[in-house]
Amino acid sequence: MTNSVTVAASAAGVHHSGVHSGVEARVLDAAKRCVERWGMSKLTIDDIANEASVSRATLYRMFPGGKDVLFEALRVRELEDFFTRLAAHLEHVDTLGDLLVTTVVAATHELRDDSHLAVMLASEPGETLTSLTVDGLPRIIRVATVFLVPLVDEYLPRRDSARLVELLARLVISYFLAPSDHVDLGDLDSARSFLGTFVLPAFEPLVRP
Amino acid sequence: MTNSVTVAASAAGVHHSGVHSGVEARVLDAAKRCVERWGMSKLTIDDIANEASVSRATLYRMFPGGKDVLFEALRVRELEDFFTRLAAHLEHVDTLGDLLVTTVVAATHELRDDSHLAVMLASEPGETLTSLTVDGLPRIIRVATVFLVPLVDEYLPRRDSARLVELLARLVISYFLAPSDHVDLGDLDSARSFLGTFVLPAFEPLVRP
DNA sequence: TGACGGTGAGACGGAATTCGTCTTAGTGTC
DNA sequence: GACACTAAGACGAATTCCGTCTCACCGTCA
Repeated sequence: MTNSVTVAASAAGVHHSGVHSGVEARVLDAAKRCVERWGMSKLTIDDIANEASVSRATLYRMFPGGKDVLFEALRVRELEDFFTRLAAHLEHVDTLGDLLVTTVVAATHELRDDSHLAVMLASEPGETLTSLTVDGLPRIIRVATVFLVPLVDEYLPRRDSARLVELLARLVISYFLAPSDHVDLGDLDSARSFLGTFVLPAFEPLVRP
Repeated sequence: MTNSVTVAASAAGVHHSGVHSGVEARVLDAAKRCVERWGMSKLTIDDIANEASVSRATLYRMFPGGKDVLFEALRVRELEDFFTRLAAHLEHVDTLGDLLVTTVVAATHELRDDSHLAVMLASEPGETLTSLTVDGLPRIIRVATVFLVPLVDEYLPRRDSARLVELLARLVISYFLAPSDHVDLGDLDSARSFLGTFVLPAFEPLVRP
């Protein structure tokens, strides 16, 4: 396992030619269980291969680079799952304000209900926080942008949509990691009040007619 | 870590000359936490040393033989703690029947409330069961005998006390590991009925006047 | 003070594990 | 039969772990 500051490389190109018949998903699930059970430091490639009932060769063929790119792929998958679930909450909103509030509240609940994240924060705080802040935040914002900007585009010009989504992502993560005495972004009313005061006023004027 | 069928050696002589100032206890506690967190297979001597904030040298000086004798000492300590706590429940009994019932019920509760044991049974079933049955049972019975026979001696001749204590130990462990539909040795009435039917009759005739 | 026991830090060589690659053989599909 | 995919495991290199040893440090007690 490299100590490099993060691979960050394109584990986006993980999708293969063939019918990657769920083997990849099985490996990623196995990796998730393994890292929960043993933690990053104690985790070997063989552990994951055994847990997934897959040969080590297969694993290297699927994720050339070993643990680094495997967990990069896992993070990508988790992130996309996260926003897929999140987007499901955003079907029937019809104002910019509702969109913001629903997004923030649902995302906060997603985070709080994520038991894998909880285990990771407890057992590997350093690595996990890194992947939520300094190292991982850019990607989080990127994925959030891909998923959410189209929805915000209903109301705002593209440039402003991206700025807004980024702001929301940063706020949700910050208030999740360090809850405030004054705001609870998991609470509908509190979130509405907060966003109505500090966020909406800056963007409402830009809303398209 | 040896794969030998068990050291079983005298980790009884672990007590040292000096003031073993609680360092030993700190190491054992650390080992306990470590094996819960990472499991036996992933556990290194350095993990324990770090967790205990003790140098590896100290650890080897204290437990020459490494993990094997360290965990042997841990098992001994846990066992003695177990029976010390158990004996506290047996202060005010005044009949053989009460002694048996109280012992069995209290021991069963001790086992059920032992979260360390629960974690071990879940994460390392093989090793843990071994230490409760084939390999470890003789020692358990030995320690049980040391602690409990003096109490039973109030009522029975020494030879019979030892036989009774051994029987109780086997019963408690068996019913703990594989609960019965008919008997719950953690329940006062159930235990009283069970012991009164199957155990007491064999020993009551031997009670000293 | 100086001897002494207990400790932390870490160097050391050897053993064991893990890594990443590669080869081989097996399986199912077209 | 060609093809894609995989399990199994051999292999040497890299890394980790082990167990022992030395040395410096710090309290205690004579």
